[in-house]
Amino acid sequence: MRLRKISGAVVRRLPLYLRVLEEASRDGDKELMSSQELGERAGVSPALVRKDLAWFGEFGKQGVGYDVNNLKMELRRILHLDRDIPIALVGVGSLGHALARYFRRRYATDPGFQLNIVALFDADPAKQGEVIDGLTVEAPDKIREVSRELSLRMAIIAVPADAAQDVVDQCVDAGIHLLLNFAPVKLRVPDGVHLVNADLSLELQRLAYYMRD
Amino acid sequence: MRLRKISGAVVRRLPLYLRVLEEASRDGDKELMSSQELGERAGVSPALVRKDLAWFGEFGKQGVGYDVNNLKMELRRILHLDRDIPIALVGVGSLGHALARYFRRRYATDPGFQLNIVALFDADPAKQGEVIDGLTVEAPDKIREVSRELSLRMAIIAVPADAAQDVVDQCVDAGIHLLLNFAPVKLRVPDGVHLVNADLSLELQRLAYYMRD
DNA sequence: TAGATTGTTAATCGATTAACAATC
DNA sequence: TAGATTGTTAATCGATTAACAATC
Repeated sequence: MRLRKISGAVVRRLPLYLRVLEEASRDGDKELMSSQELGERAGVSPALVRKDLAWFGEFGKQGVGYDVNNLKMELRRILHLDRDIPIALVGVGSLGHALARYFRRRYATDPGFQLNIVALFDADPAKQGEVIDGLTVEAPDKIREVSRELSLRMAIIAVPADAAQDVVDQCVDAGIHLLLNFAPVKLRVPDGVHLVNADLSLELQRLAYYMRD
Repeated sequence: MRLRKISGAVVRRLPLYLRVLEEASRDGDKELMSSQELGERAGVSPALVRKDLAWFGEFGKQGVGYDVNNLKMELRRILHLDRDIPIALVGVGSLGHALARYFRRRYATDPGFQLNIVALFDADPAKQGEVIDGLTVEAPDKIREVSRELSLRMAIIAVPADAAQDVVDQCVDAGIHLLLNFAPVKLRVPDGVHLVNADLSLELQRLAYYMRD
């Protein structure tokens, strides 16, 4: 099922669909949903919803639609969200600290939330040993060791720009191949490592283009 | 110059080019840069660099390349980054608080950084009156008034999901038409209002798709 | 001048939409 | 059965790349 490679555009929409289904499921809206409605709620055309899902199997019933609960489970499986995902967070400055608190709170309170930050790292010796929300901040040279212990494969990078490439290299070295980067810098990663940039300044700058005078 | 409408894909790359030029300019690398090098540093093909820039004018010299300083200024102008942009931040929870500190520090220390958070809002009465980095947290019903005083046109939304739509409506009502949203929810905005989503959970979920077993 | 690189047009590639037979 | 909606193919649309004349 992972034979043909799926385009990034398709993958980007899957979590959107999943969210719509989670909401419908939680609110008990209905047990069935058409591509029409799923599309409306996700901000995507019905045809595209059907085409996206068809890459992974035949989940719907003609004349009926999709079973909300079933499709939710399928999407969770496809996205590997059918079990918890342990995550490392590197860089516990104000942004990293806030991200740690935000995601850990969400994990603790939202039963359908599988993203679990389980390790914190920071190069600042003054921060090492500090306990944040039950987690002790470690030195970055412990990444490899901790990564092995906890089977880490995903990390959030929230360090300053000039430290980011080193941290990424260490993560990759430790077998972590899924990276969400907040540092405002272009990072190089080897094949097989997936890097997503969450560069907030860049987003604001592109918004500025549309400014009315 | 803003007659033909430029695609979002093009606009998204402009801040990337700008960053490369700022770095080259700061490091004094060189005064001229070819589309080849600019592309390499930005992670884009040379042909695309030239095509993107050509939408806005003829900035290069055949056989020579682009003048780093000149192109930097042009891009700043195009992106409306040739002057400071005052920004409101709504929602001073842990994430909003961190964002405020991060951007305000960056504005204060980085001379080429034009994004200036100048107003904070939060619905929690316990937070109102609190001073963060020199800014007093106000009630959201002050958005319109403060917006007029400070000529705000851009806002960062860092409130809980269930409050986000209301806040956005208030912002739009106050003439703010550029929005960066962190709440994990699909928001509706009228025509002419530009909304960029920075949904961090969604990004992590899509990364999870690529997880190796 | 000779070499290099732009700006631009044509070709290619990929993603989205439209349409409809299959079928629940 | 009749009505509805899927899964899929063909048509369209848009974005990227290749190529090259213009020219610094």
